[in-house]
Amino acid sequence: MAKELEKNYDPEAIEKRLYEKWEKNKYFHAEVDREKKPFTIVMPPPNITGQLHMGHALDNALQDIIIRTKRMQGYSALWLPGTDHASIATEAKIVEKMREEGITKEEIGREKFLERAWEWKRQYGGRIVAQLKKIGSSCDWDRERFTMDEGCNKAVKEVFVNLYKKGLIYRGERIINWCPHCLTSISDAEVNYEDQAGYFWHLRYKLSDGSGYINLATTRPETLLGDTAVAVNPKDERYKDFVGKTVILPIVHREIPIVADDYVEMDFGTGVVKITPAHDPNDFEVGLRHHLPVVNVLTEDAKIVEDYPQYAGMDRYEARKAIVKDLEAEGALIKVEDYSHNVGTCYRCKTTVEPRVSKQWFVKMEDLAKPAIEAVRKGDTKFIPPHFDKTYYHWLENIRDWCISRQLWWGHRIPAFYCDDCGEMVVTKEETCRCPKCQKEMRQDPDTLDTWFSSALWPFSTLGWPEQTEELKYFYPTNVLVTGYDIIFFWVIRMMFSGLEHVGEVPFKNVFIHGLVRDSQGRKMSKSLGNGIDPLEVIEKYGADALRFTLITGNAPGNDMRFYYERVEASRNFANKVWNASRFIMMNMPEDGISEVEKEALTAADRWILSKANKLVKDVTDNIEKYEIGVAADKLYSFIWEEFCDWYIEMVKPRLYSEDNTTKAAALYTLKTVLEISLKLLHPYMPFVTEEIYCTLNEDADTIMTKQWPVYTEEWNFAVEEEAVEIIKEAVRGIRNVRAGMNVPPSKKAQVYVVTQSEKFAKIFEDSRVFFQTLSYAGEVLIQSDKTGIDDDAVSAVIENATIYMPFAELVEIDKEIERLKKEEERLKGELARVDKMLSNEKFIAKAPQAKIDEEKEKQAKYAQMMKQVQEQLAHLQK
RNA sequence: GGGAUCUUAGCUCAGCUGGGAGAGCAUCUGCCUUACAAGCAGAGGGUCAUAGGUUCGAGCCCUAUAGGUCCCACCA
Repeated sequence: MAKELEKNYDPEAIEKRLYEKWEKNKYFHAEVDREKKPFTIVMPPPNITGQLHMGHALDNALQDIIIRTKRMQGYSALWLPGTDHASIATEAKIVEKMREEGITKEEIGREKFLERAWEWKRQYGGRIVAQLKKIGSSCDWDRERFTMDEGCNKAVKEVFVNLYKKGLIYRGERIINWCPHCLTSISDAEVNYEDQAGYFWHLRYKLSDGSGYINLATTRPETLLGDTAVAVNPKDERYKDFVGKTVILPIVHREIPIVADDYVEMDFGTGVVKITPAHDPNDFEVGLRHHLPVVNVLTEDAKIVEDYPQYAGMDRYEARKAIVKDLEAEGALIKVEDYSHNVGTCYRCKTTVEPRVSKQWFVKMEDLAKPAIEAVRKGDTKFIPPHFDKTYYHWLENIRDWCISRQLWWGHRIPAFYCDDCGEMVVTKEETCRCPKCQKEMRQDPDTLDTWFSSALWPFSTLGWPEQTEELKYFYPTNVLVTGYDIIFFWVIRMMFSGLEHVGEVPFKNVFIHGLVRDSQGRKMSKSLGNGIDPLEVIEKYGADALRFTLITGNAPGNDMRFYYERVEASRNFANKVWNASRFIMMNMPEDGISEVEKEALTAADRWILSKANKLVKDVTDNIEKYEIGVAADKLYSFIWEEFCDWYIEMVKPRLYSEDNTTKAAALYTLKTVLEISLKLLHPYMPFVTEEIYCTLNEDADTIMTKQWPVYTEEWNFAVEEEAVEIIKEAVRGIRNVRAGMNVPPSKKAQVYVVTQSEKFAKIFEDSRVFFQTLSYAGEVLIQSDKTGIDDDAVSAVIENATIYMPFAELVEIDKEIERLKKEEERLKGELARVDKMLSNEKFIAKAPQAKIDEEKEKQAKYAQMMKQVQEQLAHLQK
């Protein structure tokens, strides 16, 4: 016994130590190396405000599996990590904290606020990084970036100025989505629509000329204060004579026109719409078409402005109540209906968004979107699974201009300067600016940019752009972006058009999309539900390897998955299985280690498992290459557990336990070889346990993570032995089956007679006698060509070309045995019927590929043969 | 309103370009067999949502229907 492992795998005991070793030795670091091919992943940067959740764990486990594989395959594999400043989320948190202290950001001013924000970043930005390390992420921490670091800021300015010069960034007064809680504009993508129960208030507006009324309905009566028209459809016969007239707006008693506009649906409501250009995006458009005034009635925090003294200072909902009451008093309210409608909410704080007219910066999207669509059409970038390209196209084809300015302090400040004297505006990368006209010091735009503006540049700003660095030339475009489907439109499309526009190449060749991690009941994990499972807790209890394995198995790419502890346990058990198999091998390792053996010295069993392992190498490598991460994991799981542990290790035991067995060296060599292949293939999935085992097994090895990835070789493809061992396995299964059916305990050994007329089969059993005997709980194995010496009432198991007999004299109940054989006969009959039907179908013979026909013919012969044996035995027993 | 996706064993899900239905968990029956009871050996359990179609052959491709989930959309 050379080395020993503990009986059970204890992840907690090794994970921290191993990660520190990896980091210290810089195994994660990637350099520009022209001798090697690059492989690059940039990590979707988690928010500095965030805590690690299951989504991060999944996302990073996938990236880590890919990058570890590529590293072992000899690529210069760069996984570039970083964090996102998350302007709106972070600023909200800081403001909230200050509120608790009783201070506002206005009180302390911009500079002091930013100091606090940076302090916050220093304090919490590291937390998520530490958590990412816990799951084993092998990122190049030397290259860690932050979306607001100096390099990113440089890239942001460069992009802003370039786009401005090209006319793709403009400033304008538009109706935008405004969050009255966060007090900033937000982009279309940042608005979530949800159905809310509300009311439909039916109102009556008097015509100014006293000739009658016009009825309309609204969900937002309070905006009536800002109505500047009433609209009908030009084709609507009912209102033909009304167009051009005016109505008196209730409450404010302002005279406003009735206009005709196609926007109005005739068959919805009364076919009349009140137009409030300042507070509804559609009304704004109508207003532009009809040159209507824009009357703003709400403050930034959604309270009624001072122009309306009776409502001034009320928030929009209070005002709604008050106005409805007043409308009723005035006789302008006809009726109220329940009504459910779609309301836009802020994706950060859930507050109902208020459309608001204001001066903002926009990116003109049309010209940018086209090449991004084209790149995916051409296949320069591929989605995995492919159907996500539809989401991508749909979004880009319907995209509107992107509002990028935010009324926040934490973020990249807009590089535009204004002259208070002459109104001149300059967009520049410089820190300060003098007015080119009047030489006066100019004032920088107080606003900052949408967080996603800097995230959009992430794949190249992190590699040094706008400088043409070696890194950029070597590592860009990146190979794959791993992310959830929920941010395709936030982020993926913006990186795509940014990469194409500024670097001239797609930012990534593949976009590997995964789903959401849900709770055991399929609900989204959320703070409000309190159903979130903390990945760190799972790691503490079961280990990072078990968590990783759980997250990437049992679901297909792009699909959501449910997380429950039974699955983590299964993964943990698998890690323990690997641990114990290794422990077994090490226990049997001679003092002087295990040495190479000649190929000729290998037995059938050795060749069988080596051949299987060789095929596994090919499969796993191919699957990972195609991003079939979970499929590869399943194959590893069943190979290691079933083929290697349950079969091969059991086969080999008698050879190890006998000191003078001449094939012991071959067994040991095979055990070690197969274990090492398994460990290497498993390492990307379970980095910790594989590292610990590998380094214990090979004392002089410093790590498994930089070892050469196994390669498939035709030389280790042993078809003959594979077939032979499969036959033995079938015989063993048959025997175990019979024994289990009769409740014979393993301790009760029986003689096993293998009766076969086939010399080939006789030899197969002869060659495998050693392990066939133990696996089939045989006291003795006799291989013969007839039934000489076998009890008449021995039970039997039929396989192709052989019948196996076990005399269990006192245990056998003839009736039961006959019943069992009849069942087997039935089964074979069924199989034969199926094959016969297929082969007697002329069309099948004419059209099916020859290989398929041959395959079926072989089966036919096999079943016929087995049927014959079963029937012989039945006839014998029934005699 | 548009789009995507799902419907397979009691539960949760795999099933790659069409060629005899799989896994994990759960259930049942035996086993403490000197790596592992976080284990070993076995068993039961499925009209692959429904109806058509294409094909020699369909869980897989096409069409329709039903139900679920998600995304997008300006109907006041």
